[in-house]
Amino acid sequence: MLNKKCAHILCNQVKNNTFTEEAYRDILKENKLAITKPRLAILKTIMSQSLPLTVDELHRKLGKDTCDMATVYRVLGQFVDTRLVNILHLEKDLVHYEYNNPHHHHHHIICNQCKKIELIEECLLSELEQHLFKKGYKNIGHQLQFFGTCKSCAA
Amino acid sequence: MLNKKCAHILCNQVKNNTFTEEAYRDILKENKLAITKPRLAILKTIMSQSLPLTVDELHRKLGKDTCDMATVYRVLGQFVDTRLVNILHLEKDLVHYEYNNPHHHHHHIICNQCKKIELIEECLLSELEQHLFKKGYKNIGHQLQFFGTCKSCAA
DNA sequence: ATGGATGCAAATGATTTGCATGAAG
DNA sequence: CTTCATGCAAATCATTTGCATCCAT
Repeated sequence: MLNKKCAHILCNQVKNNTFTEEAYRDILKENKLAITKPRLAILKTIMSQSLPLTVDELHRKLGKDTCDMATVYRVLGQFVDTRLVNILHLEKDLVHYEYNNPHHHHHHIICNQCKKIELIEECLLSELEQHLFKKGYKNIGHQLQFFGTCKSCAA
Repeated sequence: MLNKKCAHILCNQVKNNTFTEEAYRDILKENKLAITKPRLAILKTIMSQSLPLTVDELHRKLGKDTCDMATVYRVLGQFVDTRLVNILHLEKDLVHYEYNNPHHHHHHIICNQCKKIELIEECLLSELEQHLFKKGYKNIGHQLQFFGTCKSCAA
C-alpha cells in the first residue's frame, strides 16, 4: 500500500486530468468492457471524486443527457463486479459508490445527523485479516464504517 | 467489556431461558415501550439468536400468527432507535438485525458465496475510535464487516 | 455483420404508511 | 377513558428488467 502522500498524489493526478483520455479507455479495455460514452463518463466522474457518491449524485454529475438512470445502475454493477468500484452501505437506504483505488485503502465515518462522510486513512486491521486467513477464508476483504455526531452537528 | 467467556455465559442465559418473563418485560419498560404480544415475541426471539437475522427469518421464527410483517418492521425500527438492536448492512439488499448485547461486542464475516455469517470476537479498534474522538466526533460507534469465501465454498 | 449496450417504460419487491379497530396503562 | 399499537391493504421508491433499437468491435 502507498502511504498517504503517494495516495494523495495519485488522487490529484485524476483531479488535474493528468489522466489522459487514453488512460480511461485502457482501464475499460483491461476490464473487458466496451468503450461507450456512458461508461467513460461514469468512470471519469467517479474517479475524480474524493468522497463516495450516491447513484443520484453520480447521475447528476454526469452531463445532462449522458445516459439514463438504468444505465448508471447497470454500469455501476459492472464496475463493482470488476472491482473497479466499491459499494458502501453506510446507512439504511443510503448506498454509496467510490472508485476502488488500490493505492488508497481507507475507511469512512458518517455523521449520524448530517450524513457527511469523511475518510479515515489509518488502517490497523491486518491482524484481523490474518486471523480469518488462518480460519480458511479466501479472498478476504473488509469494510469498516464509523458512525458519530460530527463537530458542527454536536455544537 | 466482558471477556469472551462472560459473554458466552450471558448468551446461554438467554438460550436456556434463565431470563424470566419478567426480565423481558422490564427491558421493554426501561425503554418506554408498552408491553405487547408482538414486542415481547420479537424481543425474545432476537435475544435468543447468536447470529443476525433478516426480517423474513425473524418473522418466520415468531409463532405463526404472532404479528404482521408491518409490525415486525415497526418494532425493529423502535428497537434500533432505542439501541436494543443493531442493524447490519452486510450485503447489497441483505439487511440483518441482531440483539445489541453490550457485553458482547463483536464483528462479522460473511461468505461471498453462501452468505453464511460468523462472528469475530476480536476487537482492535479502540485506537481508531480514540482518533475520531480527538477530531471532535461524539457518540462514536462503528461497524466492521469482513467478506470472504469460506472454507467449504472455497473447497 | 452481430453481439453487446442503451433508452424507455413497465415490473418488482422490500419497506412504509393511512386508517379503522383493538389493546395497554 | 385515552393514547398508543396493530392489521390490512394500498402506496412508495429505489432498483431491475424486457424489449426494440443503436453502436462498438
